Amino acid sequence: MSIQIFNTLTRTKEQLETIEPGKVRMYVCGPTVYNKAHIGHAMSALVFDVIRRYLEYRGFDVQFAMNFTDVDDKIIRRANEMGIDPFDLAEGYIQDFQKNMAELNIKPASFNPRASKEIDQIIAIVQGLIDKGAAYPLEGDVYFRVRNDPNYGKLSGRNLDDMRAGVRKEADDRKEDPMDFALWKSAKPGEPAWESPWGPGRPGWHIECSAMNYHYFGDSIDIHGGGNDLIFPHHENEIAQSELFTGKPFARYWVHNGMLQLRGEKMSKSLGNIISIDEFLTQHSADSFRYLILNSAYRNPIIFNDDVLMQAEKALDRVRFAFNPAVESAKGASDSVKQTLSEQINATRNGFINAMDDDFNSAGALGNIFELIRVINYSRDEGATQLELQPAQDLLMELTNVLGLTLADGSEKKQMAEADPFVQLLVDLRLELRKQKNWGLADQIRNQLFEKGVVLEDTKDGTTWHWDRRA
RNA sequence: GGCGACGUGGCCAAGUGGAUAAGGCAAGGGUCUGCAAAACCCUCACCAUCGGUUCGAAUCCGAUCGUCGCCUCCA
Repeated sequence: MSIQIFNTLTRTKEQLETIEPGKVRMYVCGPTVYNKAHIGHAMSALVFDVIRRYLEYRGFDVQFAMNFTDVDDKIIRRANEMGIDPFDLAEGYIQDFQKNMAELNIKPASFNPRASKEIDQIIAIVQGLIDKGAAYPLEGDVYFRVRNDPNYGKLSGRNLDDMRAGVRKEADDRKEDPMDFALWKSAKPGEPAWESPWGPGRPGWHIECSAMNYHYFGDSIDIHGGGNDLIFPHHENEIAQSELFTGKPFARYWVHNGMLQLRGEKMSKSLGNIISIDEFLTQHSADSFRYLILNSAYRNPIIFNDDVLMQAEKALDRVRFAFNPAVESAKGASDSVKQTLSEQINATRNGFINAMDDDFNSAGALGNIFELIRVINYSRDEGATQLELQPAQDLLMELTNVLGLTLADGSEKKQMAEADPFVQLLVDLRLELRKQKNWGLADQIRNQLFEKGVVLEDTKDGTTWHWDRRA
């Protein structure tokens, strides 16, 4: 039994063998904080949260780093437009982002390095690359010399000559090769800048990730993650910089999530089809988004629309229902039912692990969970006692926890809480009417509560009710 | 133009060579219920098309059609 993980570098599933047994060093590219985080960021964060949680479940000590790019052209431009300090702008969005992550039940990273705090490290690496002939200063900038790197293109499967066709002709002619990318950018007046051997400036985008990795993890890490839109050029460049600097392999496994599809296309600012995490959460639960991610393969694009979100909410209702206790009149299940239950517990535990071991096949894992749910509900109907149900529900709790589902009732319940005693009053009153077989009035109460978003369910042991916005 | 991914039932989506193609949502029938709701039981797929490899293919190969991503900042 071992974990298989798809490595973009080799385009195959490989057995996970970490540098240090039992320990995983994992780095995921975080956001550039110049705006509110959107649900595409959320997808990426959720994918790697699930991977991290599962690795921990399997006994690994996971050292998890996610950076913030807090020095960047876009941040500077936006701050100038707003007339505020770029670092204040960045700080605000970092706070926002971390609030969003908490709302989505994403575990905090072990480290959240920031580009602006790694300048010494960045300068040291840039200088090291210059010393090795891998980079060259040019009028206050420093560029990476792609032609010097025989391995350039190994992650994205491109070669420099193929790419040249796509390069814009009006590109900067000062560079030795159009594909050479900036490690250090000279500052214009009024821009944030740090002193460097090449004059005042700031780091390029790619170098910061190399520097932060080196700072926190040393020469090599186990897993490097990010969206598949980062494969080229960002991750390609990270590899080039880090490996030429250290002379060692940078990351063992490159893991990339697919893009969120909104109306059949990628969400992006130029298309104007952005949904922020804040906006999403005013309409839907965090669990529903997580379910969407879990119910598909992380490497594929995910379809996002109201339909699939509704389906997710309904599916989650089913999961929550399975935690309902045994009925009060339960007399104990038959031997065959008890056997079915105990067999399903084993089957689900094994099935879950087999699925997740296979490149984090969370959709397969969910399938196993729903089979357990079916058997739990069946056993309850067949008269299983709480004692008999408990082990199965414990496993259900354990596995949904690994996937990071909170199974909370949703925020509407909290908002409605103050109305709860009055609802209960009506429910109790209706129970009396039902005892008197006054069906007309009883139904009237049920229907009118339904219109107010309260769903009643009569059972042998009384009436239960819950808020349901969709009602 | 170059590189890559994908196309499984009404919808979402596992499965990537072998016996009946997971699971969820929706739908239809039934049990239960005063009636509902929920739950439970039952039903519902020749895996884009065509050709090839194989004893055997959704799964491998080729072609065609379609969708998407990257090649510029992007999770």
